[in-house]
Amino acid sequence: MTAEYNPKKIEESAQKKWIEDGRFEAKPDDREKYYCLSMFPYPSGKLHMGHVRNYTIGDVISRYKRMNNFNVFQPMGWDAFGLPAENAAIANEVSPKEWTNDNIEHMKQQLISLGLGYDWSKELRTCEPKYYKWEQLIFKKFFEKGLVYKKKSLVNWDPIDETVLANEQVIDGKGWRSGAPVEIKEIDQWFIKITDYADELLSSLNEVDWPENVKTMQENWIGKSHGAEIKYQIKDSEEYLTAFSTRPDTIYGVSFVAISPNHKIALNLSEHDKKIESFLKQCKETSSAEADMAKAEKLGIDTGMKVIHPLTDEEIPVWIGNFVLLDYGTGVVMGVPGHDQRDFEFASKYNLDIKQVISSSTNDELPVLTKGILLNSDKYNDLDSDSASKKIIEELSEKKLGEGLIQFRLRDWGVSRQRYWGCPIPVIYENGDAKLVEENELPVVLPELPKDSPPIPLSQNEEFYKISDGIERETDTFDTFMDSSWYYARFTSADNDSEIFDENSKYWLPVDLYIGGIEHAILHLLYSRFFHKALRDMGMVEGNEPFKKLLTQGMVLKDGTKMSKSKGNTVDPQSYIDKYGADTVRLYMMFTAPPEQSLEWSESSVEGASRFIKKVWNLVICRNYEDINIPDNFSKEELDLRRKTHTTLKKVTNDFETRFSFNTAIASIMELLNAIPDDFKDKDASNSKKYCLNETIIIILKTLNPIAPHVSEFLWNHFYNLNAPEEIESSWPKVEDSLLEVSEFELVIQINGKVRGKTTARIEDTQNQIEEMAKKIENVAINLDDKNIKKVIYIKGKIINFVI
RNA sequence: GGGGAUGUGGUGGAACUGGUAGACACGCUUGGCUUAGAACCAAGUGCCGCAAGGCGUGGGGGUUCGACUCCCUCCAUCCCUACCA
Repeated sequence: MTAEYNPKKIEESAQKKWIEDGRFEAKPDDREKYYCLSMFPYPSGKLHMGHVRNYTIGDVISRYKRMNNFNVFQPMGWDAFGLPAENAAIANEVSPKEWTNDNIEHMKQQLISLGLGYDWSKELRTCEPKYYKWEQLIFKKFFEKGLVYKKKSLVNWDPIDETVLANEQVIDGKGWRSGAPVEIKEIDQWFIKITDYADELLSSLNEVDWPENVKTMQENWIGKSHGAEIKYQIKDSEEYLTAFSTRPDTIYGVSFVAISPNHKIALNLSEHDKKIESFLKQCKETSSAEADMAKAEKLGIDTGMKVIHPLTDEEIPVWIGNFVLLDYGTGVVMGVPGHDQRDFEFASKYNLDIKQVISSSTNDELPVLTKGILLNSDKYNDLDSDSASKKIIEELSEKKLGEGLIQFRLRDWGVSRQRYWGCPIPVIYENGDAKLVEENELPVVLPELPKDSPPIPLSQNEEFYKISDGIERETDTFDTFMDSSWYYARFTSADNDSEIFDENSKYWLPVDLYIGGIEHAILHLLYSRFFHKALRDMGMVEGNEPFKKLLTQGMVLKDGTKMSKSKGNTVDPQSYIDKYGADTVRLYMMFTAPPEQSLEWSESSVEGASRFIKKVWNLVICRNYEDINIPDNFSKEELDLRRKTHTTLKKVTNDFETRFSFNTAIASIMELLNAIPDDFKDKDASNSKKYCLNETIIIILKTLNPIAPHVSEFLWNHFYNLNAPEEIESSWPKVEDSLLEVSEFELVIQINGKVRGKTTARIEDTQNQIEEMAKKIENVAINLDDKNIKKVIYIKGKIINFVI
């Protein structure tokens, strides 16, 4: 008589109990704390596979830590502002708020049905005034600290819809809705001086336990480079064009200077020159996204202007180049076609001089991109690049035509968005002067939309922005990266409406483990790190870094590409939860690939996960373990099972603890289950066999608990109620080291690195004994064939290799 | 264009520190159970070959007694590229 495994029933009752007991609600106590955070989702409607994977990883680790007596805090919330809500509002005629909140309610139920152990008492939603009130306060404090300023900056402008478009809304240079060619427009926007922290953002990467690739990506993004600012006097003028270069050693190779199409000189020239005017118009049609710009054909136009080379006094032509960014450096670059790929292509196209000023160690073909020895460089000839750079900077400094400079690739963070569904920027303009809204008047609440209205930007909502004559509110909203840059800290005091961070924050911060998609490796993580440092400097949080350890999980793919609606290759996790239960979906997710790697969705493997759970169910459900005594001694077969049980436990513990390698942990639990001999499962098996099986079942259920918590807890309570009072999640089992010792091993015998035989040997055998034994193996003897043995390599406990 | 990854059977993956390549699972084949099917159980399953044996971790080269692992080079795919989140 075996009861049928019914995941729906088991899971619903377990989830209900967990919530009733408040099992995952965390309070500071004297245990070691563990703040485990998974990146909160954008409430797009329903969970996708990436969420399921991310949150299962976090939950497995949280449950494992809880079993190891950590005080675990695992909260969840919603990154609730953003573009899709506005799109949905237009498409479905619901307000962004309604749409967002409906989605949250649905997705929250999905998270609960996955058995994720969140502390829902700390749930937060970024679109609620009680959250963004504090964000507005932080912005005010940033402003007071001098970290905020306004400047003109470029946006994609849709001339038909008269709106600013996000890069993803620009398709082949056209607005996605209107189809009109997008224009690049310059408007006044709010910026945050993240560059003030550039150096520290770089150096304190040493303090965190993050994957090396993420650290490298951040390093390269911040991009600290040593170089020089070099001033080129404009001919017949007192003015200069200042260019930054990391290669001042190539200064004798400069054959043109290129300025950005948005540089004020270019704009001035276009007023009197039709050709330049039409060129600038053409430039405005290229999307401002970096990837698009890089792919776009490099175009330029000669301004006819000349500048004076600071060392040779030669006249150099000034061009306008569509590849020069105004926002980066000075908006001016010096063109060295002999030693820069892009400049080389540009010069070849427009027949500009290409001079070699650095020797090449390998071949003479230009451009030579490596450093080397200078030539054609007057008195600097024969110096190496580095010392030449130094001396050239000295000369430029003396002439007051340049200076050595450290430059960052990182640019200040533009936080203004001209949209409705976002956090209002708390600024009031009095006759054009910007003033921050007083603290006691926060929050500036996002106005409700008029009934049946599409989401109109705040700039079209006079009721919102007009306070009185000459006094108006700011109508930009914040970039949603602002919302997600500090939520990790707010979780720790999410239920406190009188303080942004409180005593609990001190206890829980920093986040011990942060888990999320690799796609956030740069922007989100960099902004959050910046926020933490700025908040620290304002005395609001402690420590230098928000996230101690980082786990970046790979994408869930189908047919080799990211699941997406546009490709029509999405798989809805809900149907699998409904069909197989949450435990199976969790087990599948953890078994199919290691967390950092991308996971290829496979329908039939889900079936396999379900089968394994049923096997465990069938093993445990029909057992009756009354009256088992501790045996005095064990047979060899019994000891073998006990050894297998404890080596498995050791491996699983190691996989959880040091590698987050859940797929191999699960594989070894499966192996253990397969290793139980049939006669141990007999109803009338001996007491000692039952004892060993008992031990194995305990370890299987315990180690499975973080991954498949519902079924393991159910079976535990069923199986264990007679034997002990312990709750399954109360402790992680201990390895009995004495059971692990082995005296024999399988010796592999190689000849010239090829396997020619295997035999059983004892660990304590000497190399000589091993050699003699190996030579007697038939296939080894045939292959050795009296040949001269040049060398013998013996790796203890593993392998012996004869070199002939 | 720049930056970061990945590449192993029919499939997902394992091999953690340079030491038996393919654990575990899916699929498939055969057999058992069944009126039949599903489910379940047992055995087999990298490729070529009747076999002996040979080949084999994206391609090419190198270091080593020994390379999925280290080095060089090429190719393919994926992610990020500052207004998707």
